Amino acid sequence: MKMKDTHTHRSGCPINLGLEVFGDKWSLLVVRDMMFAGKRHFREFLASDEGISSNILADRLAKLVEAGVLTRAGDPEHKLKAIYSLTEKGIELLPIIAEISRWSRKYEPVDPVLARTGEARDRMGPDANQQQMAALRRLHLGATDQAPV
Amino acid sequence: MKMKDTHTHRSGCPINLGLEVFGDKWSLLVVRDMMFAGKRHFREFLASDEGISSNILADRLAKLVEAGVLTRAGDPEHKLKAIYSLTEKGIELLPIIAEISRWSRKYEPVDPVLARTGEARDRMGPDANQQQMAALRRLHLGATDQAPV
DNA sequence: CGCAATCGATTGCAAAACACAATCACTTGT
DNA sequence: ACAAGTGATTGTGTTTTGCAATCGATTGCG
Repeated sequence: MKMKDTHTHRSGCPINLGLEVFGDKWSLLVVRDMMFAGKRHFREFLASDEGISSNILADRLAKLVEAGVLTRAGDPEHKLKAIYSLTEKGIELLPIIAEISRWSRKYEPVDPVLARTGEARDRMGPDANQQQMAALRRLHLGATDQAPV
Repeated sequence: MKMKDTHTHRSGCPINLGLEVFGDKWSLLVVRDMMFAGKRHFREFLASDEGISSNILADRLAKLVEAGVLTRAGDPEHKLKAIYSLTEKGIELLPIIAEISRWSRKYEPVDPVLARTGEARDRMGPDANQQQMAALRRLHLGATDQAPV
């Protein structure tokens, strides 16, 4: 049995604290798959293009749940199915992901097909993020914290 | 002797390609130190709060140079001193870093003193990033692509 | 000159994280 | 009963990281 010693941080710098949560090659890809591909189940994440292995995926899901970015719930219909949902904290990673997308589309050899999501967001203007986050809230949190338009 | 096989990407997804450049616990901290602490020399990066070790730092600097985020130049006065500068590609990481800062300040136990830089940027409004990036261009690139105010 | 201090790294070694394939216990569908 | 599907775990090598010591070259200073 291992005791989790209460998370001692390398520093209190905001950049550093963010990197301690998602500063690796896989965590944000899981969040991306939830946001843009609608994935909710282990096997779906496992099938992503980048080819994450199952032990790494299990580790990342657990860490993201512990960090409060995701929640894990059992599907009431299928006792073995775990459903992962974004929390508000996770949904608010979208602006970061959107900026990474913008940067890569400018400077890296992105696949034109995969770039379309980001391009569409750019064309939508400044409140694209808020609209997309609102949609994610409806899907992952429940619909109750929206003001009527 | 190991051969570096020409960078085959895990996927052409913009998020993934960004993470392949700076998706680790240290790369963005180096960029942060250049942007907000004015650091330009190996020994300065080495003295950051988070305590990077010298071999990791050397590796990250080399990778960031290879990725086109930084440039390395010899100080003409001191033959042993290397001066690292941000490229335009590196300067345009600022919106990503700013969003990470905003997210961590909302959700993580940041040091209030270290949070001030980000809070000030938030108070400046929507063109804070562009202003800060313009200042970085003057410092790192040369002054020639600025329109007069 | 002599020589310690400083420069950007490199080396050696142990520990941790990762990649990959096989497998697990359990549930579901038939 | 039993094959297929569920979210993982285990085992085994490889790679990356962390840490301390050290390197060769240059600089500062007497």
